[in-house]
Amino acid sequence: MAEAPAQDRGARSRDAILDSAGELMSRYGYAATSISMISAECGLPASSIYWHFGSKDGIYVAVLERARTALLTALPPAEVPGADVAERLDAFLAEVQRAFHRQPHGLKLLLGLGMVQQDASAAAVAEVHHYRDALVAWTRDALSAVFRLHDRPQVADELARFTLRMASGTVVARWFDPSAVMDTGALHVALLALAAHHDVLVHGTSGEGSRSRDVTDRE
Amino acid sequence: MAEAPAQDRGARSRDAILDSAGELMSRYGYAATSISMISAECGLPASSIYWHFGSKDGIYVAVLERARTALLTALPPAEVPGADVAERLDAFLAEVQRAFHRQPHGLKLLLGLGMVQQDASAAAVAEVHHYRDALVAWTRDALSAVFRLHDRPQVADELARFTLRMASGTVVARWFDPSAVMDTGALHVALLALAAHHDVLVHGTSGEGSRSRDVTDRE
DNA sequence: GTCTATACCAAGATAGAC
DNA sequence: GTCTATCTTGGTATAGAC
Repeated sequence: MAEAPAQDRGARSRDAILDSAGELMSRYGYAATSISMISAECGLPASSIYWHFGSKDGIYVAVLERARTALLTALPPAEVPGADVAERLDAFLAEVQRAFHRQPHGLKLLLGLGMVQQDASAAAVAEVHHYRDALVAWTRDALSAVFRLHDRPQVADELARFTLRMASGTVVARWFDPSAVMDTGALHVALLALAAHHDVLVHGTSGEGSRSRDVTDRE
Repeated sequence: MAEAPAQDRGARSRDAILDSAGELMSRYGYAATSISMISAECGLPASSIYWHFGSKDGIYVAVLERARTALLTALPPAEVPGADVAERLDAFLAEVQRAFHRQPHGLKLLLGLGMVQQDASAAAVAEVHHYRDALVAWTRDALSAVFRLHDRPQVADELARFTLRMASGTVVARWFDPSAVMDTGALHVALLALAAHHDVLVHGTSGEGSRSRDVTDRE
């Protein structure tokens, strides 16, 4: 077809705009990112940006949507391999850490833009919640598989909430100290203890302390 | 004296401006809060705001500074009462929760504005870090007292980091779901387990977690 | 210290040629 | 789909009377 290249160019421009916008918005936040900054970053004029997305809010929604699908396709398995709890928990935490490490803006976007909800459009608010809900669901399902919690949904919920708050807190810590990383070692210990506290069977390793099962303690 | 009332009026205006600015900035973020919004909220004209603070950045620094001193004077005791670890930990967590509950904007400010560091002035960045450092120090000292960690500073650091990330994560959770609160129960279990994991003596009490405390692992 | 009025500029957004 | 040029609004910030 003769029009394929044209469509291609448009699609690539669209991606370039989203790349620039995502980078800038995750860095400076939505309000502090201007169309001209995006234009300067990606090389296309402001009017092209408006042609693709219609409004600043439209860019915001598209950026979030792309970040969400990228994150979720990077987190395929809700079922976690491993014979016992400790092994599955390690696999889960490794997955979390890898996703965390490979999605530098995704989470900052969710956090930084989530704050702005109050003045954002309905579509933007919906997309933020969609993103958040997907993360919650994945975490709950994965932890449910790790600890075999199919009959204890409220426990799975608590563990997921705990894990996500830890992850959010780490994102926050990273903008004070960019070298901060997820402390999966501490999270491992904490999740085992929480599970044991709710009388979840954590067979195999000795009790919930499980010092034998160290992940990658950095020091 | 005849000038006292004038000084008073100025001081009260200054406070009113800071109240409005703090409220708006913790809600919408620094960039999305305009001088006219602050002016409308507190009733004083924009020029008065500039007379008091010189620039938008000046307001930002003053707001942060006031939030920091307010929070820190609300957290007086670095030493925590209690005969055993579980009791002191409960006292500590109660203190954290009370501070969390009574400082609705303080932490949101620190988080929301912390993100904006990249484009903020040097004074603003310094104030944000000052605030953050004060929080870290208080938490570390308090936990050090709870667990008697004077000779294990790196363990105190890890516990403090864990606690603060949990608190930050809860602040984030609150702007998705305003009814979210600090889960001090889970934090209690997790901190005890982390301390035990580092071979910190957590003698005998069964805390609130009945069965969470029976592992006095030896190395 | 507080007000009215205003300078100045960058923001978001659009028009219309190509 | 992309460009140049432009409109409008609202932003930060200041001048100067009171």
